[in-house]
Amino acid sequence: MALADPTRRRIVEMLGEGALAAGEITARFEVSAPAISQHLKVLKAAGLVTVEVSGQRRIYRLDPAGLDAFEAWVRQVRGFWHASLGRLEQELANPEKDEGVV
Amino acid sequence: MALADPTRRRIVEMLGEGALAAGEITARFEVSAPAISQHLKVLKAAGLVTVEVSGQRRIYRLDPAGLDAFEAWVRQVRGFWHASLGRLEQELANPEKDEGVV
DNA sequence: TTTGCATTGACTTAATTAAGTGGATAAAGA
DNA sequence: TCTTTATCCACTTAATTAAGTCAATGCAAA
Repeated sequence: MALADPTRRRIVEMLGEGALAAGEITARFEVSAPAISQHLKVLKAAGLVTVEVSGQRRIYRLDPAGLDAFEAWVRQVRGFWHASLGRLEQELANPEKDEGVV
Repeated sequence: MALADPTRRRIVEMLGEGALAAGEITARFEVSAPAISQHLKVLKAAGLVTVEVSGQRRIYRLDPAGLDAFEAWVRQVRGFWHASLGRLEQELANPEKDEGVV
């Protein structure tokens, strides 16, 4: 699950504030550049983010469609209309049948 | 010309002592890893070195055939049997018709 | 129960590709 | 003769791919 990892959730939160280049995301963490690159790959494969190539840079943005799908999943699983990453944390700590979601 | 650059000539000299991984070559210079990678690419395209992939490493070695061709070129240009990199330096400082060689 | 083994996932290191910069050189026109 | 313009070429930064480590998890056999 793309959002099962706390680092990836933090990336999604960051992108919620606005688009960022891969290097800007890396700078906000203490792990290596390849580690972030790999997380971004997972998020992209899950349809949660998009990339725009801008010269040497790769600009990452949240993908509204992917977030919609994610929100729908949260509604289904929890019965809430407004998902918070805090509650999601609880959910993910006790995974039942989350297969194939986002 | 692959051997026109002093960095590349130093790489060839180093490999004369024995095979080295790309990273070991990089460590012996003060330029970035991509810069060395690019030099190695030129040397490989010129047939002067070979690469062996060994797990995560790329082992670079002199290619005897390429060196033979180079030696033949030096003989032709200078009329000497034993080329020295020092004399080559002189030659390359005043290039006349070195096209297509090595 | 427990032991052993295969799988998964986040991470690192090694190396490269891609894109852009800056300096030197050469050719061409005023 | 200048000057300008174009082209190389070595280099850097940005980002990635590939390969391997390590710890946690799951699970089947003893």
